[in-house]
Amino acid sequence: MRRSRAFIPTTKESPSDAVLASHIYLARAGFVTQVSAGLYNFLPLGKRVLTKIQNIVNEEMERAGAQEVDLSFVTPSELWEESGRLNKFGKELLRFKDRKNNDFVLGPTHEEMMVNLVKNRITSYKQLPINLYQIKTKFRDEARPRFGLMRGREFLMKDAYSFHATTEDLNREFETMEATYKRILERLDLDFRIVEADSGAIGGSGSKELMVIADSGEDTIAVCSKCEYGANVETATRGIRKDTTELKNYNSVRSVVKRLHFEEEDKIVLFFLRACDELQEVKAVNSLGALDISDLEEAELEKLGLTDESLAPLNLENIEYVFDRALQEAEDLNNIDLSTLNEPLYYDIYSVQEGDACPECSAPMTFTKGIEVGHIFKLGTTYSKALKAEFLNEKGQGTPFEMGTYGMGISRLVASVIEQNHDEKGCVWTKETAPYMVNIMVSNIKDEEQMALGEKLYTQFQDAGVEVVLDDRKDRFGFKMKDAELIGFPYTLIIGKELVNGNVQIFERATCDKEESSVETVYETLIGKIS
RNA sequence: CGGGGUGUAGCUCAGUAUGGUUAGAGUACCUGGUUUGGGACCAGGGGGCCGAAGGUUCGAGUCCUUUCACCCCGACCA
Repeated sequence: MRRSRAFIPTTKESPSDAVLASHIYLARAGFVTQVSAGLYNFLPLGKRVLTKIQNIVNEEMERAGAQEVDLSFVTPSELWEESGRLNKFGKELLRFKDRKNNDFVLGPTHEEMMVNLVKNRITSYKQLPINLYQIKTKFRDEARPRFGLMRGREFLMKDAYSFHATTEDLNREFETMEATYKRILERLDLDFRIVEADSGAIGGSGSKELMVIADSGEDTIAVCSKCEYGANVETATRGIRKDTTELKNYNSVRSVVKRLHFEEEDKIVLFFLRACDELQEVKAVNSLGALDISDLEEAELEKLGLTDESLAPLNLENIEYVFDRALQEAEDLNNIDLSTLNEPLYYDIYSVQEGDACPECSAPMTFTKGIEVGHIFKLGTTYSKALKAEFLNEKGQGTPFEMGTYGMGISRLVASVIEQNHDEKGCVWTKETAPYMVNIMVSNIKDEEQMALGEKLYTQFQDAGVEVVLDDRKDRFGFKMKDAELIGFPYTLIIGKELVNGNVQIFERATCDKEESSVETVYETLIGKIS
């Protein structure tokens, strides 16, 4: 591409609403522009990066035996009614009517559509397993879109759905997908962790998130300092505490009162934990299978006599009691006797704290922030049952599909790469994500020798299949360098004042080092660096 | 959805407390010239429904009412 012809509108100043590095630099360097809250245009550079990531995903999915499809973006509401998610999804689901007054939604995820596609087409266990995926624009009408591409309303996501005859086979595919995701993120050169996660409202059993490590991440994850263990704090567990004597309030109990919301009703619940622990709200919600959790009003607390900090009484009416599992084995709890209760409910409801022992190897765990770029989980038969999608097993019996689902945020990955790879000058693209690998910068285009060499090398690289830009603009050296640094080409070949001595320079973006090279050898040298 | 903030040139922002020439700067853009190793300089030029609607006034970017959009904190987020 000739820079003089390229549509790459770079700016010196960043848009006033950009906060994250990825948002600032992607906007300043002309990769994306904002259209409206959570909506972005991808310009030529941004589109190239998107395509690169898509290609990697496609290659790895193909390798894992998955097949690509492309389902319609606009989906009829009936399917969502059948699965019961029309109400569950709430306002995030954008609904509208067509001219014939039929109800439709814009797909925020495609479980319903994918099940519907397979239903009555895959009819025998002999046709299983199968893994279908697409890379497709999704729309979720987020209450508060933010962080540029990180939390947009419209975004590009790869979503895969696998169908199996048995849970054993689902487990096998789940592992294959985990390995596939690992390969993808490794190829993208990202620092990441695969962590245990909450399954959320979609339902299902096993669930893992792929977290790109970054301070700007919206999730907090607990990771082991020694082994591979990592988990979202929403679900993280810990090993046995050794130095309990050091823990303040280890042998006393505290209570936390919350309101749990269920589909039909609300319940007031008292949660009991060791006084040194905090309640983990997601675990609390899951303990009784609720939909949501909230605090009580002051007046309500007063009415129940739960205003002071002391332990709540154990005999209130119309209130559920849930105890943390750690209390089950507790011997001495400062004379509080829980054995008077009949059949107390014990669940894992504590929140892991920094420094707690890893459940796998007992080494201390640390907290870090992560960007959720992927989420894989085992759905089981939740959707196949709801949508009556069945196949015939060996005995000729109708059986709902065992399903798995595997999502990966493509546009979010673009932003993640920059969150991890940038400096105060701009973007630093990795080899697999760079929109162009080499930028040939002619310092002074009026210098015929410089320009001739630029043209020659440009053709040479193009012929070799290298993605190359020729900066042939009538601008000064400093301006063009700043521009190249902002965009983040991995290598800029500088043809300038050293040419009279037969030399050019190779500027490496990641290190900002300039390396002298002779005109004769520079092509070979650069080819060596990029391959 | 609760709390706060901002809408003026492509972009970043002055101007609004106290209404009054033709609405400004920087940057970007166009023309000519100079310059050519770190976002150059000189001269000239184009570009605005001052978010929208209504009102007060002789007169509104500025005051009043309504409304829309965007951003931040929180709630929410398969």
